[in-house]
Amino acid sequence: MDTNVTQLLKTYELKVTPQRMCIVEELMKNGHLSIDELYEKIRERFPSLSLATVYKNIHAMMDKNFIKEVKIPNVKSKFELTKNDHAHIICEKCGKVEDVDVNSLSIIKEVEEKSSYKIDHTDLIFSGICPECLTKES
Amino acid sequence: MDTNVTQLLKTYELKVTPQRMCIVEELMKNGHLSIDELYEKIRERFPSLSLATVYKNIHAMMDKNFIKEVKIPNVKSKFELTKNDHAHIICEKCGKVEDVDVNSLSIIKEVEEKSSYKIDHTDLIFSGICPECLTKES
DNA sequence: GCCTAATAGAAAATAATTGTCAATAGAAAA
DNA sequence: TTTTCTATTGACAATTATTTTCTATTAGGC
Ligand SMILES: [Mn+2]
Ligand SMILES: [Mn+2]
Ligand SMILES: [Zn+2]
Ligand SMILES: [Zn+2]
Repeated sequence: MDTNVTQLLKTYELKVTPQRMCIVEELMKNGHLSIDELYEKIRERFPSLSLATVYKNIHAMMDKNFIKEVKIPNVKSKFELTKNDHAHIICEKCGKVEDVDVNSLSIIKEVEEKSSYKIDHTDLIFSGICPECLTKES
Repeated sequence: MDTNVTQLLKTYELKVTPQRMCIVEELMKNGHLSIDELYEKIRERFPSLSLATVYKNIHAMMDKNFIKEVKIPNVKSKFELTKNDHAHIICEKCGKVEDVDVNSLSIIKEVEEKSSYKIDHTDLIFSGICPECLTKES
């Protein structure tokens, strides 16, 4: 999995550094992380890492389309490794963020018809209560 | 329309000040504005207004659910007067932001089934090219 | 009109992000 | 391997964005 990360970075034309490998590994492990969460996670394993380096790498990786920003109501943006188009669900209780595959073809079509725009991208965020939090309350 | 704004603010339990009326009028006129756009617009009519006042009012109005933040990929958040649930379309060429009414019942249902979450809110952003920009290029 | 709590504005404080620069470390070439 | 060259790192400064503090003013109720 070490070589895995190395190869991944190379595929996206990103020089392989220990700092970057660390970032990728944390994103693989945790899915969606804010800058601060990412910074804290990495410092546990890599205490010398500087926050500026995190910012710089986040930008480099976004430029190469290797990672994506997810903007969520009320909280700081999260970042994730780029993968197949998908929507996000946020639990308003515990803050958990999850992926969900939805078929967005029909809603895109509806939007295109109503607006006359040519749509090429969607950002769909659903907020609610996750199954765990649902059972806990009630 | 002056009394209109006054009444609106009172409805949302917000003390009526000239600064607030100005904010509301600009939002009514322009639809979706970032903090900076709002600040600039208002200064034309109300040069003494301070940026901190804009921030404070934006927060007060969000707390009362009178306005809403719209988070859009790549650009600073916009704010709008709260209205019926609706989605947003962004033109990637000219940056225009428009409302669009979509029927989200079926996609919400799909998400709930796939995730077991209880969804109570959606933020749907569609990005593409607006009809005006479409004709200009090609 | 008078009273009181809320709000405005100026400025300082804090938080978030970006830029600078010398030292270092990838990675490609020799 | 060793050399070379450029990109990256980390410390720190500089910006930019947002929030707080404080005092004077004002809206809205009595
Ligand atoms: Mn995701
Ligand atoms: Mn809108
Ligand atoms: Zn939860
Ligand atoms: Zn356009």
